[in-house]
Amino acid sequence: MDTPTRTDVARGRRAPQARTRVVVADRNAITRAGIRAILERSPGTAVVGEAATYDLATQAIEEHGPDVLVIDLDLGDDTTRGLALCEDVHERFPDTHILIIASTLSEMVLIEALRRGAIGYLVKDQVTADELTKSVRAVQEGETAFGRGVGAVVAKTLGSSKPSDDKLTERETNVVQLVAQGLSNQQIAHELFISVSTVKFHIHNASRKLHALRRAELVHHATLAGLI
Amino acid sequence: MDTPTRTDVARGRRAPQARTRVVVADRNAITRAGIRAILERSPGTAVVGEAATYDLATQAIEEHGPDVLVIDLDLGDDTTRGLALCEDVHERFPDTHILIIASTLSEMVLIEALRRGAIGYLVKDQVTADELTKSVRAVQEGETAFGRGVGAVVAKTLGSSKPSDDKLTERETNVVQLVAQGLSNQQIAHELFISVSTVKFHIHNASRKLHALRRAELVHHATLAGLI
DNA sequence: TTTTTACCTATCCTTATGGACAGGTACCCC
DNA sequence: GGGGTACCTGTCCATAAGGATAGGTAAAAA
Repeated sequence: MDTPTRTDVARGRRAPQARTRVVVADRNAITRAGIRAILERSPGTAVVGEAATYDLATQAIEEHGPDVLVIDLDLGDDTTRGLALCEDVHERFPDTHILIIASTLSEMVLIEALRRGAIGYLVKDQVTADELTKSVRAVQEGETAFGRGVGAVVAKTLGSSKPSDDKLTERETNVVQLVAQGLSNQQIAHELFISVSTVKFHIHNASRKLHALRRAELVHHATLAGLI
Repeated sequence: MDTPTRTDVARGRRAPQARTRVVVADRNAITRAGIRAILERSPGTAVVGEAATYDLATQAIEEHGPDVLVIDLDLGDDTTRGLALCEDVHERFPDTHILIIASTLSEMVLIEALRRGAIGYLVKDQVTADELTKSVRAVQEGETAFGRGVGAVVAKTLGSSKPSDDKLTERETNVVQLVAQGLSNQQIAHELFISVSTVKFHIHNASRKLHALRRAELVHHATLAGLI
């Protein structure tokens, strides 16, 4: 029957039957169902697509051209892909506003996501149903929406004029992962076929980027930031 | 009006209008809504109560005497309270079957929870709507329900006849927290007004309990176990 | 009262870690 | 071709960490 093209969908966006069309991307089926249940309490809001992976998310956005994309950037092994997706969506679908719904408040992810076009950031464990509804509404209108504690981080970072924390390189991430597993520098060197000096070098750089003074702190920060 | 006693509620449990009565306890409003939405797709299943804290959970159970308690044991700062709650519910409401829905697969929490009366354990990020529905049904019938990967851990631990991991003492937890912040043994000693030897002693014991060989691994395990 | 538990301290010794240098290659972009 | 980035390697040296051992106290439980 009618197979609407992307443009048709985009034009039909503000049709009376659904003023707000949302796509939800989260690897967790329960969370997706929860967001859908909460948002659809508001008449005029419809969750038109769900996705559990980056590929499915891209597909759903292309198919539905939603007003709002509610997304957890931790859909896969690689957080970078989530940020890339933000950028991509922001460029290709400028009318789709992005609301991040994260497990933790990671300054790096937050700042990077905002730079790539997201305009809202909520922390799962702290958000109420009401806040979620309001945030989606705000974001749909192009306004920002930050959960509790998030605003302060944004202000701090913007105030300090420091663009953001450095990201770890692939190799650094590998090394940090092994550090977290309790391997010694020697074991890591053996594992990655590099010298102990190189291992130290990567740990040193990763520590600087994550503001850690020793490996225990490094692991803690990396774990909280979802790098592991 | 009719203020049904607990016994009344328990007796009315298999009334035709709702064969399965569920209480959901999770600190996360989205997750609660999601579990409710998924479970209530099954006719005959009703979520009769929601709770975001241990106190509210206890209250909801006392009030509704549900068939199934679906609970994330991480409702507060103290994971021990969740385990205590399991034990308490299991003793006081033997007909209420407990299904754990955890963020991560923690062997310690899993085993301890099973020992205290829980009969199901699912991992949030890996569960599908269908599995959740089936698990609740199984648990309601008094059968066990384990998510992907969980069964293997259960088998392994039961096979090794090792009762379970030790819990960290208060002091050990303090020390590990400071370790995670990147403090050296000396700094920790100064912070806690104890000697460096004592700090090492506690770290040594905590490492043994958490099966960590070095402090980086210790921090990682402790972070994942929610001790920090 | 005896035992257990949590807690605290110490010494000796080996190995690991981290800082400061001082270099190298390969690749991509302007 | 120059500059940037990621990556790799080495040495020297001070300090931190961790294992093995061997004690101690105070309070709660058996």
